[in-house]
Amino acid sequence: MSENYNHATIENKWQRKWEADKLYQAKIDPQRKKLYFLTMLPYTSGDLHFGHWYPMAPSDARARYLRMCGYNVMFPIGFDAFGLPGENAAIQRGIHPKKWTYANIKNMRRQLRSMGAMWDWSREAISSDPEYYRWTQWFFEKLYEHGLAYRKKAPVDWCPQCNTTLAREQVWGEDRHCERCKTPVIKKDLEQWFFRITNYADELLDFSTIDWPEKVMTMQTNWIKRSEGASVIFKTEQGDPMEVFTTRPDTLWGATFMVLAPEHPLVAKVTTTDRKVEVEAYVSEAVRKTEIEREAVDKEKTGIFTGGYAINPVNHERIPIWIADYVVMTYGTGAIMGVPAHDQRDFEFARKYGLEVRVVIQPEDIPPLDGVTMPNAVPAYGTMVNSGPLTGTPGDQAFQAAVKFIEEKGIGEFAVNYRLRDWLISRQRYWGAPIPMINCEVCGWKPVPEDQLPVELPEDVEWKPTGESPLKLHPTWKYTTCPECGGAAERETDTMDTFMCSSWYHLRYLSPQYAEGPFDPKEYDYWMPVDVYTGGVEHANMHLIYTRFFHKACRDMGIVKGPEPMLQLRNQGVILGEDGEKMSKSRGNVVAPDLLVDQYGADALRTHLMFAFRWSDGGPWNDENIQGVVRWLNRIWALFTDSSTLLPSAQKKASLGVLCDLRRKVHQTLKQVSHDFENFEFNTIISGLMELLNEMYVARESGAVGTPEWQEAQDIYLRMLAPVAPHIAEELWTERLRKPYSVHTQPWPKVDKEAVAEEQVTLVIQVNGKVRDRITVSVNIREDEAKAVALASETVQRFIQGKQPRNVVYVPGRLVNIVVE
RNA sequence: GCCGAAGUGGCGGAACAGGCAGACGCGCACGACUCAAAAUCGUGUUCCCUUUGGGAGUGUGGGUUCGAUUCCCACCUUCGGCACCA
Repeated sequence: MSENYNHATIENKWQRKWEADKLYQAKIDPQRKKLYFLTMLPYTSGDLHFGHWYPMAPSDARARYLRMCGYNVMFPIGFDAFGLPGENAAIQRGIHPKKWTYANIKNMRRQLRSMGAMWDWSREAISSDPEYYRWTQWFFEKLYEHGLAYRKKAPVDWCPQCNTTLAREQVWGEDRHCERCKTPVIKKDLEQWFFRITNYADELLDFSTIDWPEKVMTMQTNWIKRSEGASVIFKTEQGDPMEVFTTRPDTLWGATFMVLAPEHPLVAKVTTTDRKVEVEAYVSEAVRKTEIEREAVDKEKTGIFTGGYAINPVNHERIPIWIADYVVMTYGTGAIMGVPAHDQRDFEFARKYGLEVRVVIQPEDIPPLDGVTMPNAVPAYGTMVNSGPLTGTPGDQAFQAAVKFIEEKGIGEFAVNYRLRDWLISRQRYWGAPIPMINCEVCGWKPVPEDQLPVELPEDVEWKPTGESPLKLHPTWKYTTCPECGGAAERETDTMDTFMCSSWYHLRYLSPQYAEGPFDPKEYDYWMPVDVYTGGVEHANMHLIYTRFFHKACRDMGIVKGPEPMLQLRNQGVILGEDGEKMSKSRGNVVAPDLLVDQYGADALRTHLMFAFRWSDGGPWNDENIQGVVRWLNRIWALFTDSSTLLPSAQKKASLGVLCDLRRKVHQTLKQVSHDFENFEFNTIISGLMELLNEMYVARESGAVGTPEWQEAQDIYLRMLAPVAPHIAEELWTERLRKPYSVHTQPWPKVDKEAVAEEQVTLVIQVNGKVRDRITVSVNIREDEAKAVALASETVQRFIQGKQPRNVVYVPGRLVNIVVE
């Protein structure tokens, strides 16, 4: 008789033993091939739910699989602990952010450990520890020394709810809301610290050395958005240069007006006295609009004439300068040339305000264009017309010819423009790594000397958000002396964007206790780069772009090596609440991990997460479906612990055929499971193991127990089970089958190709493509034999009705298709 | 508007590379065990036609092919990203 499977006892027991035996500690071993398997580190919000297991449990299974395949696998874990969400949660509860964060870490550690993953906890790193952010600050200073960090006054995005500036990447959606709190952002003119990520725009577009999902590469490419064109200098009538960027230099002769963004510095200067009042009214209205009525998506173009004129440098024509809010200051130069005949936005604007529409491009395949009557702009390339010396240039040469022309005349040049902006990292909040800079009235901004790092975050601070940096309000903290002249000076009171901390955490995992640098070079040389990286796709344009930039910048500074930090990336989907919505406390659809672990056990939850969804898709949580894997694990337990399965069956002797079928199924499953692990197809790993178990039950009934084939089946089954359900596999392996501890250090079994091969196959017999019969034949059947067998089938004869087959298609091992009529 | 991904039973999802659609599981129905229930085990479960046996069927409409969930074209829907980007 079999006893019951008690997940609580077993899981607890093995987790302790593995921990005590340091089974998962990763050590440098030059003899073995290393594999750095990284999962995006969890954020220490208090909002823990079961969705957090979803990226991790299948990743752990795959890391375990690779370890059994012979790799020396490092699978580290840590916590992203600084930042707005933690601070906001702390404020809500009236608890100090530090206290709140570290209490969360303690709880999360316990919860994560209950998963039974092979994390090497000795490598744990926490980004809010002074020993960690000491190096975050050190990296900032390196970037500063190399001119990659700079301070600039600029209009920046400000979240009025979070009371801080945000990076462009953290502003989402049509209404431009804060990525965290969803509040629409406003613009503020502030002096802030930036990283020169735009220096790396071109290199960030190169994905040739990494295996990343198409989706992420597309998102990053679109985010960076490189466009080729020309920079052309127009001049105002007063002689001020007015640079524009255009992707269509071939349409320069069609420019009939200029448009400046309302915030453009030349607006005041070009505006004539009689237009001043109206223009100022328009500008302040535009500013008001961008700040308050963000959601009013009024695509109707508005604008106003400044009274000023510019000179088109290609034909010296005098054209009016307008301002309009469809031109934005944050892209290009904030000024454009209006070519209404060939740009739809300019067209709409020109028609609305009665500006000339002049055709300068005539595509070959359409009737001659007429600026007065055309209903829309025609943006296609075509022969240049009305374009002075370039008239007649064919469409495929127009771009180059126009660039050559402006370069020769010295009025412009070929130019590349990017949508990517420099990374704004200043945050006017408390819970972050202080920016290690000192401002001296005499010497200017100076980095804190390296031996004084870290610049520690004081704990006695009024950390409630006021819009001012909390560190500024501290009575003494900011006062210091200048590292250069020794005179009185003040510290930077802003803290760093937490994405700075997470840009290099994979390096701290290498040697979290190392004090001579951010990481131990010995560890770096062995483990880096990260071989496999798993996590959510929502970071495509934030963390994943920052960390690539960070790596490339550090490479240029001689700190790290190689072109990329993470070679292979795979994204999981999202686990939703039972209502199909994103899990959140406010919706009340959060599934708590602790309760589930108590009820079902870690093995059941791990396997359920692998089985119930396509990993890359995710989906809504469902309390009922989990019964499937619970029953499966119970059936495994029953089969492996039932004493009658341990002894050769007295009554029945299995036939050779049964044993051969069993071996075949075992090795076919092994082949499939290995393939699926390689490809992150976790759901079919579980279904394959379920099928094999069903097959083993059948074999047991047929008397297979006790045979070498049965023992092999049991052995391979537990090895395959080990990565997905590590506890039950260990218990059955070590305690029941009495095999050498631990199943997790066993090698992955080898597929016996001969055992996999079928001797007989079922040929599908089709008539005109429809299945009419199935016939079991030997694998080695010849084509003419197979066709003869098919034609001999009674069912087939009935459908053919005596007609001569026009064609007989034979696909070896699969089917015969008889085509009649 | 632009770019990308995806549409398969009541549900989650299988189908390697154009060859048996619906593996595996949930749910449901019936049966066994039980005084009974739960658990467990067994059988069935795409839809339609009264059945033996047929017919239809992978978002919709076309196409290529002996054969299409799979390839091509057009369209619809859903989701994600970007968006007055010059």
